[in-house]
Amino acid sequence: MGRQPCCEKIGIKKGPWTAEEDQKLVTFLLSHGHCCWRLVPKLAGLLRCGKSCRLRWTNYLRPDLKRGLLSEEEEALVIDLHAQLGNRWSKIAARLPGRTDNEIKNHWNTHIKKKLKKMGIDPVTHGPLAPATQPLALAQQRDPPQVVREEERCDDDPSKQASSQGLAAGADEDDDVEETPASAAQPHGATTTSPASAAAGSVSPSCSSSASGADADAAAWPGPIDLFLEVDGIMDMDWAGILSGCGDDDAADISVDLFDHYAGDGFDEQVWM
DNA sequence: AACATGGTCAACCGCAGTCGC
DNA sequence: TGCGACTGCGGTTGACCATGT
Repeated sequence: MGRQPCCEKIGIKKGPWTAEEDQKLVTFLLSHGHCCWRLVPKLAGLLRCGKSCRLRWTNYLRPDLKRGLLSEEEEALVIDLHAQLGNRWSKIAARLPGRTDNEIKNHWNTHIKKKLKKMGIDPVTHGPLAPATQPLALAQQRDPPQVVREEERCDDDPSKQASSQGLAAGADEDDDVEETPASAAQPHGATTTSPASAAAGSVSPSCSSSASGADADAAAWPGPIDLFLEVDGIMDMDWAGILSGCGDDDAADISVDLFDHYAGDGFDEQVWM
């Protein structure tokens, strides 16, 4: 069935977001939450498609995001989780509070892959590289590859185990799984030096109905953001009221200074702008 | 100083999954 | 039950920046 485009392409702006757009979006989402992303740009007065707004929010504007490079611990956790989950970046991100799937994916492709190759580890299989390309000394130094772990974890849906990318598959129970020791050992917000993390460092105010992994993680992960946001309130706002007045251009009436929310709670407007 | 090359990361695209009618 | 709408995810692209020549 031919799908309709996610938004009318005409008049939709693409490319980098401006500070003004960011502020409009954050202001809107913090004061009204999102009921359906398609309406968000309209109500927020943005010439973007809902998808773009969602991406911008989840990858960049969410108050709980950490900024900056992944710490050693986070990196190690990513490698470990990748060995278990493969390229399921959203699942991996769910175990790394304050990190987005996009961020982790980028970091994997640009840093970790290289690092692993240098160490003689195949970033795809997490086993030793093929002899032709493997630096012998490094390979000998290396602990046994995490393939063992993958085998241990092959107790779930076998259909998942043959990932099209030949990745370590078979660990798809993660949605319900208890906090792993690895993630439990990860002190949220404790590993970054980013100034933003001081202000962020916790629960996402986003709580889409389907509770993304990150959100689910956040839900079980109370943090200081509770102090500056009534987290649930964000998404529990009176959408009916908003929508009833949703005569297209009502967004202009939204005039909440989002930074007022954060005054005194360590939130630094400069970090955002 | 100017240009070329490589690295990084934000953003886009298209598919898959889920939900409601 | 099937169809359409919507969201979320992963792969990919392209602009920008840093470094090397």
